[in-house]
Amino acid sequence: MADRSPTGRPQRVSMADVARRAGVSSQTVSRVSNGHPGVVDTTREQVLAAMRELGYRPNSAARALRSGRFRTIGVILFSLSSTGNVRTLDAIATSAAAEGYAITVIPVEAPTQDGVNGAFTRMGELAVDAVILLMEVHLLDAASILLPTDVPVVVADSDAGDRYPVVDTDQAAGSRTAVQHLLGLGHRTVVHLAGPSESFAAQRREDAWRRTLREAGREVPPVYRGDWSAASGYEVGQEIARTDATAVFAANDQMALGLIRALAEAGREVPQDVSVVGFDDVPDAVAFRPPLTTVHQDFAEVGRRCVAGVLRQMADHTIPHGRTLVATRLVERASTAAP
Amino acid sequence: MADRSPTGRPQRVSMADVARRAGVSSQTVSRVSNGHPGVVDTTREQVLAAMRELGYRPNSAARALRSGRFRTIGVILFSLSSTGNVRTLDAIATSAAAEGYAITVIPVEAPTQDGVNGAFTRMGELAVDAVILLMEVHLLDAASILLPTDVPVVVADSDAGDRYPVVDTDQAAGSRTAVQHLLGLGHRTVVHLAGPSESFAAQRREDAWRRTLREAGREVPPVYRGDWSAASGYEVGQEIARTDATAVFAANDQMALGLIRALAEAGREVPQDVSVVGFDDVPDAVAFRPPLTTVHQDFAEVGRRCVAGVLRQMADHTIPHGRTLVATRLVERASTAAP
DNA sequence: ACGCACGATGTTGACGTGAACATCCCCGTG
DNA sequence: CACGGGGATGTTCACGTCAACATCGTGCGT
Repeated sequence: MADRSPTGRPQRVSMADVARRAGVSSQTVSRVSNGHPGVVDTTREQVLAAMRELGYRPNSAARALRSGRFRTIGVILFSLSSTGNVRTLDAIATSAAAEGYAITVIPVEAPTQDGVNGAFTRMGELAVDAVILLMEVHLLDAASILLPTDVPVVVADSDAGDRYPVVDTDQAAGSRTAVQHLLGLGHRTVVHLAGPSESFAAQRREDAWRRTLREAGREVPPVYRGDWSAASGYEVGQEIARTDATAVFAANDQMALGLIRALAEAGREVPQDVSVVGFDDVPDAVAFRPPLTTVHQDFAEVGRRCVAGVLRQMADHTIPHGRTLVATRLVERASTAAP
Repeated sequence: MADRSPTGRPQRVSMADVARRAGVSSQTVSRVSNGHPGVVDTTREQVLAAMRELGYRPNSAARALRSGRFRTIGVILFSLSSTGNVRTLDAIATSAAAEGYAITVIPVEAPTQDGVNGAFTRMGELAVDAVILLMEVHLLDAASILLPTDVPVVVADSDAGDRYPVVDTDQAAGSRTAVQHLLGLGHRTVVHLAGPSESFAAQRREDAWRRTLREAGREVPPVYRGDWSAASGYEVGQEIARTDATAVFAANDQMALGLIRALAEAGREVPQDVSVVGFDDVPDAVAFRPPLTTVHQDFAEVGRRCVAGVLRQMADHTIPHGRTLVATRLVERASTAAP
């Protein structure tokens, strides 16, 4: 049985308590607490000792009230079930922690107008100094009227027009590399297994695929479309397996996983009969059967730049515009070969 | 170009501003803001109008300072790269949002003592009313001295002794079901591809596997061990492929993925030659080749109970002890068959 | 030896909110 | 018609911190 304060509500130790114990004024405690200079070593020691004895922890509410800063960044996102979002979030949290900022996560349950509005309303009441948005453009558009106007914003993985700065993976360059890799192996053309049409990332990948084929003077086959999930990749893959496609560029690794299974079940082996390239480079991609050739996204860099973006806005009180693109690179494994 | 306040630092609207505009006292604004009764409709309307015109948003720092509550729950976890953690976090965030609580994520960079201490120190200064821990037991043990004593804590997915209440998936029952399923199909015994030995979940799954075999009077083969990753599953799977094992229980789905590839490459097809059961039921499991039979974890329920647990502690000022187990269920797909 | 300057510490007040208490006014009742 | 009661609204104050200013004392220069 734990021996904790049995009274239930423990009243917190304040600066005044520490000051009394140490025999100094609370201002001196404040100075010690914030590492200000101008406190004699012996005094500082007394104060630190009193803090330790009393278990003093600064009250962040009072601090925030006084300073107007919470040292917290809010992240609004649709769901934590998408790999990309999670990895970006992870990177954001790590970068923010390095800067002494905490991350508050606001999940938007449903990708509906109401859901987004709800999240923004909650965010408005929230204790955050800045907001990072991980979501699709059209919902942002409709909801942006509710974005608090006095809070820096950075948008990741979407298109904010010129309203907010955007940090994004270079979807176009990544897709181009993937398609060119397949063409370079000798494939006549490349089929695309696209993501959902509401997704901005999916659109950009699809556009780049089409443009690359056109520029190479190749035939542009009809688009197949999934919803990012491996299950949808499998389903759509069954259709693709019935065509004479020899190379497929899947808009993400999960769909590539489902696609490969569909192809295998139809007797078309990867990469002997069909080459497949994915996008994301999820950690498991190396363990797929066969190990997946895919476009690696640098989520850590995206996260770093998002955090740097809002911090800069906080420091400058300016609103930078424009798009920051983070480079990708093709990771060649065993799912591609000459036709 | 956005037309936002060009002065840089925008001074926020306070209750006093709204009160002046509406021609009432700030206390009346407070009452309207908090939905208190005893405000006449016409007055309420005036206040709401003034709030709208001025774009008033309550200052959460002042609110928190006054009320002593942040309406925020902190979640400490090692990394967002583990599927289980992320899904639990997602569930926690959703449940918390439903209760009007926000989630602050504190990632612990390295699973070292310093890393953990850093997180706790930061957490101590953080604006949270409660803490949910998603981490392994031994690190918690070493670090717990730094846990603020006046904050409710719930531990998920670990073992807190009797110090804190624990919410966990019923690892033992899930593993037992998996092993029994394989034995029921006629396999003589079951090989276990365990998780890392530091992991509490991995230990429990391994223990249950061993106990189930013993109880059934079967031979207990040596344990193979991975680190949760698909890559490690592949590596260890190559060893397993050289044995005469006919049934493998993998401690998670990702390792099962790697294992299946290793078996296939060694010419041993799943499920014809070897049956494989996973643990987690990740969304992709249905798209594995073959679709994976696995133990489904109810992360949503774990998240709900974690949140309910800390909220109850906040309400009661009591520290409940003991372990809450969340049931699992076996999802039979195509990776298991009679030997 | 005197005074001044500067370094160490103390005092005061304000940040925005909301509980507790005070006041005011209207209406009903004796 | 006076008075009491109760509902609506206003006033005061404290929450914990920290910046700005005030004060105190010591040491150094002349």
